[in-house]
Amino acid sequence: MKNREIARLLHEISVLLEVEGKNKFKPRAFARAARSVEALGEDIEAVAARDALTEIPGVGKSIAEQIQEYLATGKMSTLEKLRQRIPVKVEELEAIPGVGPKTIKLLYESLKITDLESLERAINEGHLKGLRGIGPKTITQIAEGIALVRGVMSRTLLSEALPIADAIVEHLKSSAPVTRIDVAGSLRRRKESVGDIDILVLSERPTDVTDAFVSYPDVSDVLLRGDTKTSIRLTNGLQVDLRLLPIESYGAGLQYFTGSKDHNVHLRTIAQRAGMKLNEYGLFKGEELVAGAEESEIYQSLGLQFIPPELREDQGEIEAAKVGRLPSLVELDDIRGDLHMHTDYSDGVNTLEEMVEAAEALGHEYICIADHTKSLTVAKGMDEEQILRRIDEIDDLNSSGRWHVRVLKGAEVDILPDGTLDLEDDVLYQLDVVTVSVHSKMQMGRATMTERIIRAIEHKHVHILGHPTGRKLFKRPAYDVDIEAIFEAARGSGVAMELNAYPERLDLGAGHLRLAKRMGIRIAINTDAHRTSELHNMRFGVFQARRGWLEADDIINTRSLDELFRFLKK
DNA sequence: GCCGTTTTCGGCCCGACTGTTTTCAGTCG
Repeated sequence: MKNREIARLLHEISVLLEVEGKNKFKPRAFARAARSVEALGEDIEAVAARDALTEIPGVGKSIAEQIQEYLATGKMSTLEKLRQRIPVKVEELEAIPGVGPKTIKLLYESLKITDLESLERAINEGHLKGLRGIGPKTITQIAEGIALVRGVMSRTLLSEALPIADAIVEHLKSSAPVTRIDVAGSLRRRKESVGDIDILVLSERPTDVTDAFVSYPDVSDVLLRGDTKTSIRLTNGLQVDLRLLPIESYGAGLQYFTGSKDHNVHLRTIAQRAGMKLNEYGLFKGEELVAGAEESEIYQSLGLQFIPPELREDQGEIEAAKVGRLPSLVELDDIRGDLHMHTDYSDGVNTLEEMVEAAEALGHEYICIADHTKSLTVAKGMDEEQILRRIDEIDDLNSSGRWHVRVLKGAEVDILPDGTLDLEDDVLYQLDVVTVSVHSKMQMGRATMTERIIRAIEHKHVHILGHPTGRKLFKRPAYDVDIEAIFEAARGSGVAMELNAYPERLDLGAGHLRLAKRMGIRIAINTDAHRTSELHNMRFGVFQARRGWLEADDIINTRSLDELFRFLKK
């Protein structure tokens, strides 16, 4: 998907326009479009193909043309021209905390600074001294910021950030009087990765909370400290913001700091049109506070259904809330089983019995053991003989009466490069659940890869396509594949798409899930656990499902075992 | 450049914090 790179380029245009300083609002328009493309999820090439780019919020005729030009030629002429006029490495300089377009403009125009290197040189040679608006503190801040940028600051996986946030919340609760405390920001929206952590607190003794916050054991730096806002950096580089809120504004603050930015801007315009004003202190009619203490009151007072945080991306949720059409999102409690996990028969760590015991402790009604097949030698894939032996073991285990959880017989069958399956049909037919996945030759071209996967899912005994795009966050892009064509084929043959809950996969993404839902495709949320502890990752799958607007009905492992078997019979 | 229950022009979210300022600009979220 080219969404992220297009978002980056649009953002660069926005900054360069601001550096140029001609029109105040044009940069904002590009910035908005950039965020919107990034939040899109659906492959932007697919959107372009059906001529629907201007349906993306913030994308009009002109920006749509830029995107189309880029998809056709790999270039955006607006950006090329801007770069010629202002040859500044925006992305590098902007990453320095405290440096924005105005500073970039100043540095470029007065000192011809274009990148980290020339900036560092200028600092060392003392050239920044005496620049208007740049004092000694700013120079120090920039110097430290350069080191920080070089230290590869990036986003943190949700699965890493969530426990850190929980630990800080526990620390604050145990060391200061706290009436209410919430984690807000993209973490509350359950984005697959987050840039920082936002914690909101209501307390009768706010100074004590701030003291406790800055003395959290893992703090490396206190970035700023004020009466209502304090920021720290942890030793791992992650930034955490603490906001102290007054009781009458707590809900408004929670709403505001949960975001997303575009969701909030949209809400504010709705408030404006209704003759009101919305900010982090509340919803106001003139001086009068209409709503503020509870988040739900804000939405109610604007004539909207309550919008779950996972949907707050300004991707149609506000329009849906206006007419009472928000989905009733799936919850972790709706999940009755897990259809994809490994044991020590292939590359898992734990034994069959250990996995069953752990699944039973989680309250699952059924699980499916889906070890790899023989061509995946690095994962000790099983051949037909081993699978048959495994089938007998599971039959024995189910009839032993030792467990309540029903164990289904399955395999994660490799899709070979030509689209055939890595297991003989007569063995395949003895399995309850057949998941097929690509694990090799991931670089093949779009058309070939699409055909390969379609051929596999059209096999009449296949039930689920595992990790459909193959992406790994921060590590590996998705296979180049026509996902819509695959969904089409899946609908035709009654195959479900997996939502792989592994925190660095979360494959499918939110946009693809929405597309699948619109097309009537069923989803299986599976952990792909390789050890007992990973069975807990189901929650990350559910978070992602919610971001994809999924309801319990869209998901096959929310069903009773009988209903599940009906689906599996096709 | 985008957008529309104020619709094809004329607006465009809003406040905290910091540093460098004698009253405010820039950044951030």
